[in-house]
Parts: sequence; C-alpha cells; structure tokens
Amino acid sequence: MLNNSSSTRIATYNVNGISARLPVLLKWLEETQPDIVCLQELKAIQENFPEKAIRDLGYNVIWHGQKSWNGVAILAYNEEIKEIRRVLPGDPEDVHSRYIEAFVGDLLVGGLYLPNGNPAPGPKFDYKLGWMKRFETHTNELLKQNVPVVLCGDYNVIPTEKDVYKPERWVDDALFRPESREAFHQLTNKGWIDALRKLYPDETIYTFWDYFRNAYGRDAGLRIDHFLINPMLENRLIKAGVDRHVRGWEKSSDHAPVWIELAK
DNA sequence: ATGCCATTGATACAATGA
Repeated sequence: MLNNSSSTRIATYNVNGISARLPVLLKWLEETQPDIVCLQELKAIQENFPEKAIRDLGYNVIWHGQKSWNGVAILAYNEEIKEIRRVLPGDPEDVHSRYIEAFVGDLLVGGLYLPNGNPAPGPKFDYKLGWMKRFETHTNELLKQNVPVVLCGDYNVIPTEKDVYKPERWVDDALFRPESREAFHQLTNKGWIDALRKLYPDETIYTFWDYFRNAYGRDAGLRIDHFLINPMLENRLIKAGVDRHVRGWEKSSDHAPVWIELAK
C-alpha cells in the first residue's frame, strides 16, 4: 500500500478538535501516509466533520461526532471500511461518542477515547472505571473471535511509572490511580499486547505533552495513547513509533500521533 | 496546592481536558 507494500501502517491521533486541527491533520497524513487511522476528540457534530478534505487525500472514512466533546473516526486509504459498531456495548444510557469499530480488510479495528475520569474520586472517575469494565467485557468477546484485532486510541491511562515524567506528581490523578492502571493491566493479563512496550520494553515513550508549562520543550510527557493487539497479531508486529515532531508544529494537538506497522 | 494553555461555543465571570 502506501508506506510499504509488505506492511500496513495503523495510526492513532487524538486531534483535540478536528476543526482546529484540520491543517495539521492533513499535513501529517500527507507526510506519513498511514493506511489506517483512528482519530479521537473530534469535538464536532456529525455534520461538521471535514469529510471532503479527508476523501480528497484518498481515504474512506466513518465517524461518530458529538457536540463539543468526544467524537471518534476511522480512516482507511483506498480500502473499504465495514462498520461493526459505533457504541461500546453495555450501557444504553451512555451517549458519549467514544468507541467505533470496523473491519478494514481482514483486520478488526477499534478506535477508542476512554474517559479522562478526573477529578478522582467522584462521578467522573466512576464513569471511567465503569467504561473500562464494559471495555474489558467487550474485549473478552473480541478475544474469542478468530480474527486479527487492533484496539487503539487515547486510553487516558498511564500504565506504569515508566510512562510519566514525574510519577509522584500523578499519584492522585485519574490517569494514574491504581484502579485505572489495574483495569488496563487486566487487559494485558487477558492476552492483549501493548504493542509499543512489546517492541520497546525499556524506552521512555511519551504520546502527550500538556500545553502548560512548556511541557513539550521540557519533555514532560505521558504515555496514554496505546495500541493493544490480540495474540494473533503478535508475530506480524514489525515496527512502532510516535510522530513526536508533529507535537512541535504550530497549532498542534497536545497529543502526538502514534503508529504501528503490521506485516501483511 | 495552584495556575500555567487550548478548544468549543446560549463567544462565558464556562466547562472540559489530562
């Protein structure tokens, strides 16, 4: 395909507002040419998604917008997207646009924007933990299926102390609280593979730098955007990385794009 | 401990984010 005919590049990018981010998004897509992209935090109603600009680059796209907050999308270059669901099962009352899932070729792709959960404790933290429980239930179902699965997005979880510039500052934060980390580790315990950690077990890897306090300049980052892949894909995982330089662009998101490459 | 910045938008002396 685009990057390399022998591999598929899948990327995830929390854009923090698709309207404000469109020039940066298009520039990054043209520069890195991923085959499949999951976007989070569209912060736009369904009608305001820039469908034409995305399609003009050769991507098919499905998305689930929401006024002001949340919103997720899946893009696929020159490949059909077969939508499976656009809601995380398990709670009919939950109307946040935080999950979208589709087949792209033989690959099942889930894009997620997991709740932030601050302040903790409180109702927002309860919502986060409830969402994670529902997510685990759903991923258990996915593990039973005999298909390759990629679950990527903004997990809003710092998995370990290695994944934050100053752990002691984050102990009471919903992203780093033991409950959040344990819920994330439940997933890896069940067989999901944290793709970037698998390839880089000891490196410091960040995917987010706060807009405050010159966080990017100081490299005061967090690793909260993740790729979980099922065991079927373990031997096809060949590369992974963070497009850190995009975080340094004018008008960038506070997240950087993250990607993996799978052998065909 | 707080604010620091950025985005969306009953354009706010707000709400949310991480």
